[in-house]
Amino acid sequence: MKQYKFPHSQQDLADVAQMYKALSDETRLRILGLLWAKELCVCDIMEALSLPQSTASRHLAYLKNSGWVSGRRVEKWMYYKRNLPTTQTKLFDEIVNNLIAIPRCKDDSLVLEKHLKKKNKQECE
Amino acid sequence: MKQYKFPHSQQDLADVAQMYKALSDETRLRILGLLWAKELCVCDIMEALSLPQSTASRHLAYLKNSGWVSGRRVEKWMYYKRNLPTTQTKLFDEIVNNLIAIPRCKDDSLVLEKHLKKKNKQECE
DNA sequence: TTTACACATCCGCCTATGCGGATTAATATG
DNA sequence: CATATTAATCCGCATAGGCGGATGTGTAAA
Repeated sequence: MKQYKFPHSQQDLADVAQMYKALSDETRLRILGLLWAKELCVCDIMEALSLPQSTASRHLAYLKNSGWVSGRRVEKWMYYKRNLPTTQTKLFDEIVNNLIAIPRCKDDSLVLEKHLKKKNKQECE
Repeated sequence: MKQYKFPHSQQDLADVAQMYKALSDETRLRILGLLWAKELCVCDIMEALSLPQSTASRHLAYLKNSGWVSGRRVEKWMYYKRNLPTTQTKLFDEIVNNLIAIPRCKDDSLVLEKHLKKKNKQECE
């Protein structure tokens, strides 16, 4: 996949096309919707969206290469979070506002919260 | 290609993904950039962007099916123009503002203007 | 009705990319 | 070092979609 420079500098046409391509897949949109609220590890995303591990991982790699998110390792876990653009901020705000208003994404967030609560409870036991 | 409902009503996730997919190709972005300023026929777009006829026509069909543009026949010519969204207008404004600020698209507009002037002159002779 | 023009569509070809199971790699833990 | 956990990558497969020349279609003029 061709690398794309996330808007930290002036974009050319290929960068813009690549940015939209990252948004052209339903699963990636759902992942972005979740990551916009908080940093998550791969297994949380798998659970919340009922995705096979390889699918979750693949799309996260795509989003990372597209500049949308970045990941950091914490012991065994990879935590991903959204990147903040330094230019075209209004465009990105609009894209994200539109995204998180989609019913499917709202549902996903609810499932995620339920999952996170259950996980915490288990860890307490 | 799967049809997409342009934002005249509430969108679901598949519609949004499809909308971004239409924006994920450089040639389509360039065509959209030209059509945002004025209604054009296929041959103008071919000339301005130096595209083979089948390529121009194919991308215009894609944009039409995606709801971004609409076309009308005037005698032998097909004129295409942008569609106006009735919802998510801020998002669309930002997308287009970002698009027409891209250097490549500005260049395209200049080439188009030159072409249109020459065409008029020829028609006068 | 023939011809010319503008455009849409078809065609074969090729690359990108989606999928999810299987494998590999990295990191604890015993 | 063996094992478990977590995630990345590999694999074969299938579909989407890009390209541009060739062909078909609609319209107008001769």
